[in-house]
Amino acid sequence: MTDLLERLRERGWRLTAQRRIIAEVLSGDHVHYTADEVHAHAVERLPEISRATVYNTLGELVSIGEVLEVSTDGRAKRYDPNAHRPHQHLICSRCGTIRDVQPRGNPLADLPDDERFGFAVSQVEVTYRGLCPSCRG
Amino acid sequence: MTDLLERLRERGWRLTAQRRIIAEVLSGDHVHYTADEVHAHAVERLPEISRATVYNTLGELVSIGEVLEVSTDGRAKRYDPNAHRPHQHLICSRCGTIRDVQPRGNPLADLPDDERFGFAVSQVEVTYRGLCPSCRG
DNA sequence: TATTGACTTGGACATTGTCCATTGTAGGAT
DNA sequence: ATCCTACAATGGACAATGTCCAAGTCAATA
Ligand SMILES: [Mn+2]
Ligand SMILES: [Mn+2]
Ligand SMILES: [Zn+2]
Ligand SMILES: [Zn+2]
Repeated sequence: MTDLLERLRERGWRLTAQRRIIAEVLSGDHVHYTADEVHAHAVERLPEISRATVYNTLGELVSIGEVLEVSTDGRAKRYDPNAHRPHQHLICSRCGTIRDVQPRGNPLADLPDDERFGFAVSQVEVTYRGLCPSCRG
Repeated sequence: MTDLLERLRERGWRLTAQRRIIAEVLSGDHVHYTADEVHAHAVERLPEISRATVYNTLGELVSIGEVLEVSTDGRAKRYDPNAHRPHQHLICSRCGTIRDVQPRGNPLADLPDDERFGFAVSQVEVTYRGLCPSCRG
């Protein structure tokens, strides 16, 4: 995304070849790569890019809110470029495919006060699971 | 819990000292230990119990549905003995405390058909996050 | 109390992620 | 156009979590 690179420049980031490639790998809809998947794709266009740079850059993108970190399965974390439109995830239990989805209503509102244990609840993540069209055969 | 051990015996499990201790560590409400935390508690009562046995036993308990595996943060998985009453989780963003909670309604029903992408959706996990009473000071 | 197949053990190995000393370079200054 | 330098990239050691296996041990049955 050129707009992502533009926002990074405005934040004072140096636009290195590595950062351009990582931004490019992260563009598109329903993209939820692990760090090593991002690295594998990046290496195709910039063979000498290191794992450390991919981890560093993803961590920085997460910390400024341009990318979301998604922990779906206790395995590797996944990185989600769709950080500006709140959404939830639908995951195939068999092949692992992940889709962005938009449930109706506000999930936060479904937790009654007497179930909040005095917490100041500010955020909610919803993960739907099931079989995708190709996996139910 | 004695009833857990009873159910395991009915399934033909050998009731070893290791399994008794692990079942004991996993008893109580709002218990969500990592495998290594289970091991640390178990070692207090049975110093020679091995990590491998704890991992094996937890994995078996999960596969028969007596314990739930919860991936809260992309770090270590947590093991939840409250497997017979469906519930969701409320987690403190600061100290990590986890409480079992019961949202109202059926979260599955909030995903419209046109947001299901042809999936056969069968399960939903909801994680609420916020600050617990001691952490908002 | 002897038998035996299920269980446990320790340690090697795998995956995912972090850290750091060194080397390289983007972008402003001249 | 070239130089400077603070910021970024690199490779490899290390850490945390989890898996696997060959060998030894023991719970339950008879
Ligand atoms: Mn997403
Ligand atoms: Mn729970
Ligand atoms: Zn699938
Ligand atoms: Zn707290």
